[in-house]
Amino acid sequence: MACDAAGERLPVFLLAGPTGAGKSEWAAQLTEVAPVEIVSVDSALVYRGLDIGSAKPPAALRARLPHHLIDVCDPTESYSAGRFVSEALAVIRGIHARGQIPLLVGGTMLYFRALLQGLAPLPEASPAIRREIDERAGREGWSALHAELALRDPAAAARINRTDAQRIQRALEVCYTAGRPISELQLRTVSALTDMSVRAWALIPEDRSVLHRHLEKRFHAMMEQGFLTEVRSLHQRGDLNSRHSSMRAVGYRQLWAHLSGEYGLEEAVERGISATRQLAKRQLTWLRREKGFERLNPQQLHIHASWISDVARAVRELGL
RNA sequence: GGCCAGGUAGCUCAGUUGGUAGAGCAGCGGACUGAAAAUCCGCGUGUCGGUGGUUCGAUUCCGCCCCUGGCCA
Repeated sequence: MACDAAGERLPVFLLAGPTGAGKSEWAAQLTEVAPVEIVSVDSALVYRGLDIGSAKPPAALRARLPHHLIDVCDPTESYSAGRFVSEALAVIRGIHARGQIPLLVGGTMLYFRALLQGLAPLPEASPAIRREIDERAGREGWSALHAELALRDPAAAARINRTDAQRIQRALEVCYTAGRPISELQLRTVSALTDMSVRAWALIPEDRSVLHRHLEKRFHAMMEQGFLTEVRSLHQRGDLNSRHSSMRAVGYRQLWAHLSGEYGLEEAVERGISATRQLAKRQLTWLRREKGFERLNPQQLHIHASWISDVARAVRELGL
């Protein structure tokens, strides 16, 4: 299916990197020299109305260059890795059908991994069961639920920490809805891209302090562009709260807490900047270890130009 | 100028009745299967303001000096 008429495997390009590494700029410039369409791999850009604080590519650019999987979801909804994989595969098929190359760009490493290594056929989240588990946790504590998991799925319990409420909840949820342990279902994981030809690059800024200064400046620039106004209008909608995953996003969470009276604006900004640095750190931890990515340091100026020409050459060799 | 309070980790602070010190936050390392910008785990990074004295031993006690804040002039 993922072959062209001549039976060649169809190409897919991946560009990953921590927040603030310059992925979007690189991708946008590549579109000028190669027949690529951009697919966002980002768990925050999917939400409509999260624009400034998510560093979403501006509407003017998106009008000129198609960016897929941006603004596909209301902030009251909960997007998911599973939804990402199925939507991304549909988008990739469409791009191939137009004779173009999909360029998947983003920093949500779980989504990249889900695509590359595949997701096990697990049941989707069930809000009702999660509510039930939350209530039990409130009464009995998460370690009691971890103990229950140890009986139902010893393998999962062994690798999930007894304080990791989110994963205990998910593992129990799967036990209840699938009737089978999550650790067993996860053995049946298959890659979604096995029949495509994948090239993957990771932007890894080697000088952390330079990245940190950039992230701090960028946060202040977002504030000047009206980030607080953006969050205030989300706050005033009335149908969102701090438990929605969209409102747990970096920056949004802290400004939301400020608007709810938890702390002053200055503290919210400081906390937001720290949360941004911590996000970049987690993304880098993932990227340093993830297999299959060619690592590039975007802080070396010549790297960008040579990447552009490398990719352009690779595309020519594909004969597209 | 006088009196008082304080000076301990990057920040806010605790503590040692004298045996070279520890929390939170920040930072760093790691994990990661439908919430992942989420969630969780691990790690203390230090001339204890300076200098002299007492002492086997001073961050701790004493003197002097420096700095910060407050009150009085």
